[in-house]
Amino acid sequence: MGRSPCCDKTKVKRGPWSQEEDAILRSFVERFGNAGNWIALPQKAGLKRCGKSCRLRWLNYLRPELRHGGFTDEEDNLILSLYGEIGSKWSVIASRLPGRTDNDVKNYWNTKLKKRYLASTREGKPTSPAPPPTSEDDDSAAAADSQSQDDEEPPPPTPPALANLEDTDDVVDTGAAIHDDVTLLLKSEQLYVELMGLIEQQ
DNA sequence: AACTGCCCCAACCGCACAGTG
DNA sequence: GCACTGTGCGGTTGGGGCAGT
Repeated sequence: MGRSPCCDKTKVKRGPWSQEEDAILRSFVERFGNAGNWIALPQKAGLKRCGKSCRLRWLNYLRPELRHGGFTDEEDNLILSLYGEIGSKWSVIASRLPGRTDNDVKNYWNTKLKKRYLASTREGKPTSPAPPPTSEDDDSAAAADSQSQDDEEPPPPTPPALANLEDTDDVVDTGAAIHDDVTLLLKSEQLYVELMGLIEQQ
Protein backbone atom coordinates (compact mmCIF):
# COMPACT_ATOMS: atom_id res chain seq x y z
CA MET A 1 0.00 0.00 0.00
CA GLY A 2 0.92 3.49 -0.58
CA ARG A 3 1.97 5.22 2.55
CA SER A 4 5.47 6.51 2.51
CA PRO A 5 7.40 5.77 5.66
CA CYS A 6 7.50 8.57 8.21
CA CYS A 7 11.25 8.91 7.84
CA ASP A 8 14.20 7.56 5.92
CA LYS A 9 15.28 4.56 7.93
CA THR A 10 18.74 4.59 6.43
CA LYS A 11 19.40 8.07 7.79
CA VAL A 12 18.06 7.81 11.30
CA LYS A 13 19.58 6.16 14.32
CA ARG A 14 17.69 3.23 15.75
CA GLY A 15 17.86 1.11 18.85
CA PRO A 16 18.33 2.09 22.46
CA TRP A 17 18.54 5.75 23.40
CA SER A 18 21.69 7.15 24.95
CA GLN A 19 21.62 9.39 28.01
CA GLU A 20 22.67 12.30 25.84
CA GLU A 21 19.83 11.78 23.40
CA ASP A 22 17.43 11.55 26.31
CA ALA A 23 18.80 14.78 27.74
CA ILE A 24 18.47 16.57 24.43
CA LEU A 25 14.94 15.35 23.84
CA ARG A 26 13.82 16.06 27.38
CA SER A 27 15.24 19.50 27.40
CA PHE A 28 13.81 20.32 23.98
CA VAL A 29 10.31 19.07 24.78
CA GLU A 30 10.28 20.79 28.15
CA ARG A 31 11.07 24.05 26.41
CA PHE A 32 9.02 23.82 23.25
CA GLY A 33 6.59 20.94 23.56
CA ASN A 34 6.71 19.05 20.32
CA ALA A 35 7.51 22.29 18.48
CA GLY A 36 4.59 22.01 16.10
CA ASN A 37 4.96 18.42 15.10
CA TRP A 38 6.87 15.35 16.07
CA ILE A 39 8.13 14.63 12.58
CA ALA A 40 10.05 17.88 12.47
CA LEU A 41 11.17 17.75 16.07
CA PRO A 42 14.29 15.59 15.70
CA GLN A 43 15.64 17.92 13.05
CA LYS A 44 14.98 20.96 15.20
CA ALA A 45 16.44 19.32 18.26
CA GLY A 46 19.44 17.99 16.39
CA LEU A 47 18.58 14.36 16.95
CA LYS A 48 19.23 11.68 14.38
CA ARG A 49 16.01 9.94 15.24
CA CYS A 50 12.66 9.32 13.64
CA GLY A 51 9.92 11.62 14.90
CA LYS A 52 7.81 8.69 15.92
CA SER A 53 10.67 7.33 17.90
CA CYS A 54 11.09 10.66 19.70
CA ARG A 55 7.41 10.79 20.51
CA LEU A 56 7.43 7.26 21.85
CA ARG A 57 10.51 7.87 23.93
CA TRP A 58 8.98 10.96 25.48
CA LEU A 59 5.57 9.43 26.10
CA ASN A 60 6.79 6.13 27.45
CA TYR A 61 9.93 7.06 29.30
CA LEU A 62 10.86 10.71 29.69
CA ARG A 63 7.64 12.36 30.83
CA PRO A 64 8.19 13.64 34.37
CA GLU A 65 4.86 12.41 35.70
CA LEU A 66 5.54 8.82 34.76
CA ARG A 67 5.86 6.15 37.40
CA HIS A 68 8.17 3.27 36.73
CA GLY A 69 8.35 0.09 38.68
CA GLY A 70 5.97 -2.39 40.18
CA PHE A 71 2.26 -2.28 39.74
CA THR A 72 0.16 -2.28 42.88
CA ASP A 73 -2.60 -4.77 43.60
CA GLU A 74 -5.15 -2.05 42.98
CA GLU A 75 -3.66 -1.40 39.57
CA ASP A 76 -3.63 -5.13 38.82
CA ASN A 77 -7.27 -5.40 39.69
CA LEU A 78 -8.22 -2.35 37.71
CA ILE A 79 -6.39 -3.61 34.63
CA LEU A 80 -7.99 -7.01 34.91
CA SER A 81 -11.47 -5.64 35.30
CA LEU A 82 -11.06 -3.09 32.53
CA TYR A 83 -9.67 -5.74 30.22
CA GLY A 84 -12.71 -7.82 30.99
CA GLU A 85 -14.91 -4.91 30.00
CA ILE A 86 -13.21 -3.36 27.02
CA GLY A 87 -10.46 -5.73 25.94
CA SER A 88 -7.08 -4.58 24.75
CA LYS A 89 -7.76 -0.86 24.68
CA TRP A 90 -4.46 -0.18 26.37
CA SER A 91 -4.60 3.56 25.97
CA VAL A 92 -7.99 3.67 27.67
CA ILE A 93 -6.81 1.40 30.45
CA ALA A 94 -3.63 3.40 30.88
CA SER A 95 -5.62 6.61 31.11
CA ARG A 96 -7.23 5.19 34.24
CA LEU A 97 -3.84 4.57 35.80
CA PRO A 98 -2.10 7.84 36.51
CA GLY A 99 1.55 7.76 35.65
CA ARG A 100 1.29 4.62 33.53
CA THR A 101 1.59 4.40 29.77
CA ASP A 102 -0.21 2.13 27.38
CA ASN A 103 3.10 0.46 26.63
CA ASP A 104 3.68 -0.15 30.32
CA VAL A 105 0.25 -1.61 30.79
CA LYS A 106 0.54 -3.71 27.65
CA ASN A 107 3.91 -5.11 28.67
CA TYR A 108 2.70 -5.81 32.17
CA TRP A 109 -0.34 -7.53 30.80
CA ASN A 110 1.60 -9.66 28.35
CA THR A 111 4.18 -10.74 30.90
CA LYS A 112 2.14 -11.17 34.04
CA LEU A 113 -1.55 -10.50 34.02
CA LYS A 114 -2.41 -12.45 30.90
CA LYS A 115 -1.47 -15.69 32.59
CA ARG A 116 -3.50 -14.80 35.63
CA TYR A 117 -6.42 -13.77 33.47
CA LEU A 118 -6.33 -16.95 31.41
CA ALA A 119 -6.02 -19.10 34.49
CA SER A 120 -8.98 -17.46 36.12
CA THR A 121 -11.14 -17.61 33.01
CA ARG A 122 -10.24 -21.27 32.63
CA GLU A 123 -11.45 -21.82 36.15
CA GLY A 124 -14.60 -20.05 35.16
CA LYS A 125 -14.14 -17.56 37.91
CA PRO A 126 -14.58 -13.88 37.53
CA THR A 127 -11.26 -12.41 36.67
CA SER A 128 -11.00 -9.61 39.07
CA PRO A 129 -11.30 -9.75 42.82
CA ALA A 130 -12.03 -6.06 42.73
CA PRO A 131 -15.47 -4.73 41.97
CA PRO A 132 -15.81 -3.62 38.38
CA PRO A 133 -15.12 0.06 38.09
CA THR A 134 -18.23 2.09 37.98
CA SER A 135 -18.24 5.68 37.04
CA GLU A 136 -18.93 6.52 40.63
CA ASP A 137 -17.18 6.80 43.90
CA ASP A 138 -14.75 3.90 44.02
CA ASP A 139 -12.66 4.94 41.08
CA SER A 140 -13.62 8.53 41.11
CA ALA A 141 -10.16 9.34 42.29
CA ALA A 142 -8.60 7.54 39.38
CA ALA A 143 -11.11 9.02 37.03
CA ALA A 144 -10.46 12.45 38.38
CA ASP A 145 -6.76 11.87 38.07
CA SER A 146 -6.92 10.74 34.51
CA GLN A 147 -9.31 13.49 33.77
CA SER A 148 -7.05 16.14 35.12
CA GLN A 149 -4.21 14.52 33.25
CA ASP A 150 -6.13 14.53 30.06
CA ASP A 151 -6.77 18.16 30.55
CA GLU A 152 -3.18 18.89 31.23
CA GLU A 153 -2.12 17.36 27.98
CA PRO A 154 1.49 17.68 26.84
CA PRO A 155 3.75 19.25 29.37
CA PRO A 156 3.76 22.98 29.10
CA PRO A 157 7.06 24.39 28.00
CA THR A 158 8.77 25.04 31.26
CA PRO A 159 11.45 27.59 31.89
CA PRO A 160 14.76 26.66 30.36
CA ALA A 161 16.22 23.69 32.14
CA LEU A 162 19.71 23.80 30.85
CA ALA A 163 20.86 21.80 33.83
CA ASN A 164 19.40 18.76 32.15
CA LEU A 165 21.74 19.15 29.28
CA GLU A 166 24.68 19.70 31.49
CA ASP A 167 24.40 16.75 33.77
CA THR A 168 25.81 14.48 31.18
CA ASP A 169 29.00 13.95 33.12
CA ASP A 170 28.29 10.29 33.58
CA VAL A 171 29.12 9.54 30.01
CA VAL A 172 30.43 6.03 29.81
CA ASP A 173 30.96 5.40 26.21
CA THR A 174 33.72 4.96 23.74
CA GLY A 175 35.41 7.22 21.28
CA ALA A 176 33.21 7.57 18.25
CA ALA A 177 30.02 7.34 20.23
CA ILE A 178 31.18 10.05 22.61
CA HIS A 179 32.18 12.18 19.70
CA ASP A 180 28.76 11.71 18.12
CA ASP A 181 27.01 12.57 21.34
CA VAL A 182 29.10 15.65 21.95
CA THR A 183 28.43 16.76 18.40
CA LEU A 184 24.73 16.20 18.96
CA LEU A 185 24.83 18.23 22.15
CA LEU A 186 26.63 21.10 20.54
CA LYS A 187 24.31 21.05 17.58
CA SER A 188 21.31 20.94 19.84
CA GLU A 189 22.54 23.93 21.82
CA GLN A 190 23.21 25.81 18.61
CA LEU A 191 19.74 25.04 17.29
CA TYR A 192 18.26 26.06 20.60
CA VAL A 193 19.90 29.44 20.37
CA GLU A 194 18.63 29.83 16.80
CA LEU A 195 15.14 28.82 17.81
CA MET A 196 15.09 31.26 20.69
CA GLY A 197 16.11 33.95 18.27
CA LEU A 198 13.31 33.06 15.90
CA ILE A 199 10.78 32.94 18.71
CA GLU A 200 11.84 36.34 19.94
CA GLN A 201 11.54 37.74 16.44
CA GLN A 202 7.96 36.61 16.36
C1' DA B 1 31.62 -22.06 36.75
C1' DA B 2 29.29 -22.62 32.45
C1' DC B 3 25.28 -23.19 29.95
C1' DT B 4 20.37 -22.83 28.84
C1' DG B 5 15.87 -21.17 28.93
C1' DC B 6 12.73 -17.81 30.49
C1' DC B 7 11.19 -13.26 31.68
C1' DC B 8 10.87 -8.48 31.16
C1' DC B 9 10.85 -4.22 28.86
C1' DA B 10 12.27 -0.77 25.43
C1' DA B 11 11.67 -0.01 20.86
C1' DC B 12 9.96 -0.83 16.26
C1' DC B 13 6.34 -1.69 12.77
C1' DG B 14 2.34 -0.91 10.31
C1' DC B 15 -2.41 0.28 10.23
C1' DA B 16 -6.30 3.41 11.26
C1' DC B 17 -7.95 7.75 12.37
C1' DA B 18 -8.08 12.83 12.43
C1' DG B 19 -6.95 17.22 10.73
C1' DT B 20 -5.95 20.32 6.98
C1' DG B 21 -5.56 22.44 2.44
C1' DG C 1 -15.08 15.29 -1.59
C1' DC C 2 -10.37 14.03 -2.00
C1' DA C 3 -5.56 13.53 -1.11
C1' DC C 4 -2.00 14.12 1.88
C1' DT C 5 0.28 14.41 6.36
C1' DG C 6 0.79 13.84 11.28
C1' DT C 7 -0.63 11.36 15.32
C1' DG C 8 -2.31 7.50 18.08
C1' DC C 9 -2.60 2.86 18.94
C1' DG C 10 -2.05 -2.23 19.31
C1' DG C 11 0.84 -6.02 18.10
C1' DT C 12 5.34 -7.84 17.83
C1' DT C 13 10.29 -8.31 18.29
C1' DG C 14 15.11 -8.20 20.06
C1' DG C 15 18.28 -8.14 23.58
C1' DG C 16 19.80 -7.97 28.34
C1' DG C 17 19.45 -9.94 32.82
C1' DC C 18 18.29 -13.53 35.93
C1' DA C 19 17.18 -18.11 37.72
C1' DG C 20 17.54 -22.87 37.30
C1' DT C 21 20.23 -26.94 36.03
